[in-house]
Formats: sequence, C-alpha cells, structure tokens
Amino acid sequence: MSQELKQPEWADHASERLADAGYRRGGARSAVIDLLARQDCALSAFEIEEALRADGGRPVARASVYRVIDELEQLKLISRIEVGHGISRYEAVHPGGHHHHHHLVCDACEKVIPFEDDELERTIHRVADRVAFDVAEHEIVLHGSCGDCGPRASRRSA
Amino acid sequence: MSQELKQPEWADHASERLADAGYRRGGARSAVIDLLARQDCALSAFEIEEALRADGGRPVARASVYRVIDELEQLKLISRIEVGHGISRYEAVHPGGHHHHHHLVCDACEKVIPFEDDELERTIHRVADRVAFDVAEHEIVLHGSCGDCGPRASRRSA
DNA sequence: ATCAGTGCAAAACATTTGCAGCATG
DNA sequence: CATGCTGCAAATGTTTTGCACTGAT
Repeated sequence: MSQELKQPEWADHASERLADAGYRRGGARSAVIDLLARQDCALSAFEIEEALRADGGRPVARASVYRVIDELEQLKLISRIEVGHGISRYEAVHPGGHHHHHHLVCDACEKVIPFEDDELERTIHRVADRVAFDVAEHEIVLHGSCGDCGPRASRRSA
Repeated sequence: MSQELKQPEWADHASERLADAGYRRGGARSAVIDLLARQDCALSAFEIEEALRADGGRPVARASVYRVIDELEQLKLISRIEVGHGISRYEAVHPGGHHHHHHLVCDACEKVIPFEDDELERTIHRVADRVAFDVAEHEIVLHGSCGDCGPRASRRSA
C-alpha cells in the first residue's frame, strides 16, 4: 500500500539546489516543494493546485504550479511520468536513487500505485548497457486493474 | 536500427477484426490502417495525418485519424505509447505478441527507437505475477540520447 | 530599489465532439 | 437507401506565455 514515506529532507535538498541555481525563495515555489515532499507517489499539476488550495494555507495559481514543476524538472529534482489519460504527473527524485520506483496504473479508476523491484532494476540496467544508446533514465508502467476494481475488471465502461 | 518490418498481414488482420466488430470499409479507415501496417515504430496522430497527406493518395482529416486510432486501440489492434512531450504515439500490435518491443527516446532530437529484449520480458512478467494487481499490459521507455546526438548529449539546449 | 516570483487572463496545443453530407453494404 | 463513415468547425482540457503587480534580497 504505497508506504507513506514523507521525506522532509527532500524539501531541504530541493531548496538548496534551487538556491545554488540562483533562484529566490518565493512562496508559491516553497508551497509546491513542501507538498511534493509529503507525497509518496506522483501528482498531476491539477492535483497539486487542488491540494494547495485545500491544504489550508497557500493557494498557488496554475501557471505557477507549472513554472515550479518546470524548474524542478530541469534540475532533475522531480521526474515526470506519463501514464496516459493525457496528463503528466510529477514526483520527487531522491538523491542516490533512494525510493526509486515504477508505477501500476489502474485503467478502470485511473489510480497510480508505486512499486519497487530490484531484479527489474538490474535487468533494466543490463539492457541499458546493451543498446546503442546512452540511457539516462527509464520509466516502466504496468497497466491493468487494481484490487479495488476487481482482478477481472480490466475492460471499462467509461 | 529498427528493422523495417513491414507487415501487410497486419492490415488484413486488422481489417478482419474490424469487420467482425461490425465496422464498414471506409476510405479514411483503410488509409490509416495501411499506413500503420507499413511502419516499424510508433507514429503520432499528427504524423499519421501528415504522412497520409504527403503519401500521394488519401488525405484524412485529423478527427478521422483520431477516430480510427480510437477504434483500433479498443480492439487492441494498436497500442498507445506515451513518451513525454505531451503527445501520444500509436503502433500496430501483432497477434501472438510477435515483434513486441519497447522504446528508446532521444531527449535531444525526440526520435523514438524500438528495441526488443527477451530477458526484460521475462522479468516484467515475473514482476507482474508478484504484484497485487491484475497486469494487462506494460510499457517501458528508456530516455537518453541516440547515436546521432552523441553519447554525451543527454542535456539539451531547446 | 531592483529584479525575480506570482497571479490572472489569453494563447497554444493535442484531442474530442456535433453535425451535415457522402459512400458502403 | 439506410446507416455508418468522413470532414469541417467548434468545444474541451492541459500546458504555456504575456503582462502587470507583489515581494525577496
């Protein structure tokens, strides 16, 4: 069940790297970083905006969410994942590859669930060495249906 | 390398399945199917429209491209891949899992290159069995830089 | 005080949908 | 000749951009 990691250290890490890169401390940026630091899996831009608006404290305009996301992605502090349905999702990248994971996507309820597998990582690295291509990152998405939607509910009415 | 497969059989296969599903033989549909049959890797909706307009014969409206894509995807005759950059790409699915492959994406020139790896497939299936999730499909994308863009050109100016 | 950071509204895309006319079975 | 197929144009949804204002250094 997506192990609720919560890594405030990442927020500090990200803030430092941003400062190193010459960015100032704006409120919208901090709010997005703090929110992302508290997640255990990827959020869409809309979900980020929504969560910040509900969170009590600091509503952040959609445009700012996208701008912060863009900065963080360029510094490789977050990674973008594309699981279909036309939207991008973003999640913290922890230094040293800790908590590196991939995603199960329920095509019925659109839920995104993280999973880790060391053997898969080893295999991917072996493949990366084998191809005539300089591999920097990899993304693995398993589509199907989650427990809630029933092990047989792959096909959907929507 | 992308081995220029060209499988006219797939066009027939797809046409049959569409007929079975009660579809007629419209010109736009045939044109899209024929084009996809001639590809060795995934095309975007825009590339499909463009290719058909240039191809000499049968321009197909964007809406029709999307409609045909949608029909083919629902019948699992093509698969949708998302490699970032905000667009979807589509490619023929060959019966029996033949020519099943994954993708290398050059983040410099945005080229998409197919690759196959049996060990990776075995590992993925092992993972699929292990998770509490009913896995129907999987998608693997390796990001980096292709030969043309230099084995060290992962970072990009654009 | 300066210049980066932010919000709002409009623009730019990819994709979807409504509807009128064309063509297949 | 009826119904499905197609094209056009408008709608939708996500992401980006322009510009004026706010706030950090």
